[in-house]
Amino acid sequence: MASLSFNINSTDQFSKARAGKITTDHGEILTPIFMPVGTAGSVKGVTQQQLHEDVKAQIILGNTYHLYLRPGLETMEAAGGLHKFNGWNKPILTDSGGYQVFSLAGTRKITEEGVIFQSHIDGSKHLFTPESVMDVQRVIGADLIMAFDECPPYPSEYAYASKSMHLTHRWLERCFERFNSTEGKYGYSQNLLPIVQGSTFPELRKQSCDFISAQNAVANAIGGLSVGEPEPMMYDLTALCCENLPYEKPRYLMGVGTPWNILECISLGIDMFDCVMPTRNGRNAMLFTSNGIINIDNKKWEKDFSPIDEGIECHVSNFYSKSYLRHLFKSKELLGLSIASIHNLAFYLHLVTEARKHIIEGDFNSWKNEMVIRLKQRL
RNA sequence: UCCUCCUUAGCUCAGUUGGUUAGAGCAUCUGACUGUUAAUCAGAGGGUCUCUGGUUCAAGUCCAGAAGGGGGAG
Repeated sequence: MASLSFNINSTDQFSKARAGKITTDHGEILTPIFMPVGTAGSVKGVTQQQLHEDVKAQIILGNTYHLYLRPGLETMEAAGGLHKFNGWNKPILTDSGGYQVFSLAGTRKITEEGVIFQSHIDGSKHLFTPESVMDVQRVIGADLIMAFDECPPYPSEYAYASKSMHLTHRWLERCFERFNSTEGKYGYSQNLLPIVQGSTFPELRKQSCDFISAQNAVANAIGGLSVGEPEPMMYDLTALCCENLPYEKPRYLMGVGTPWNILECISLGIDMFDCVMPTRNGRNAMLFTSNGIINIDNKKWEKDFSPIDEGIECHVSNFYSKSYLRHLFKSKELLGLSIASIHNLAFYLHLVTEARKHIIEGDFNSWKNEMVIRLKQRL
């Protein structure tokens, strides 16, 4: 039982990109990494075997709020934690429910103590506090757990953003206090990651980075971005956060993003990403491929019998044709959702693996600049 | 042969006592989606109202006939 460690293997000389390795009790993670989102304990439409063999995922996410509501802590604890429950034996990260403070804005109330949520399932009221969220994440048993934060919307007024950031900071101290006074339930170590906030205001972001850095956590996260702000603004704020967070600790940019977002942010010094985009957009007919973006619903693919994407090593992407996948979507066949999700995730993992390779080989930046243009193309 | 009912978008159908630019669902096409309340949401295109005449200021709507179809009788 050892806490998370991080080694930087190589850095890019023309950008802030780095290639590293995170070690956890459930195995190693090569960075930069993309982490598929499995909110309710399942990466929607994808089996664990497919995650291993086709997607080549190294770590997946779960969500505290969703798992707390269903199946609930009793079942989770009886199962022996999320790894045992869903059969994923590699690292897991759970988000704290902080994002639900943002996305469920209509059905929650924020106080100093915490957040009162109304369940989106049955309307019942629940109180989440920094302490309770630590306890819940102890029961779920993820290797990496997130601090309970408030993710303010875009745009936010300076006054609100500042108040919200300070609240998140006070909550963070309470998170660490509870985390440090409790232990993992299942015999391996858990690691708490603090989250930088501060909305779109550089001075707040800087303050938040300083506060978060002082916690001396094993890894640090950046939250509150990719909530609707323009891309250049997101890049500027990410760059600023990277500069003000410890060099020798993994940096996790929460909720990002498009393939080009990920490449750009790797070049700014980000090591970890997660996003629902490959799965959600995949289910909605959008495919990310090595040559650009495909809307598989479009008629132009009706008789295109070429593979979905030959540019990546993924059985599903190489085996099924665009024409067939379009047919599945048009027919509302469940297999289509699954194929699109697996392909998109495999593509995202391929992308970060390539990025790592190019960082090590020393030509990351020029490769990245070419790829960003190519990946945005609409096919 | 006779009686009766029907014919409106690609499909299934609304359409008031005749009254602006004939609507819906599905389908088609096109977007959106960034720590999942999302197999979701939004928009667009698409009509010689079966045809021919008539009545009327005005007909998808009323009248006559024709064509095609459903049902019934002989």
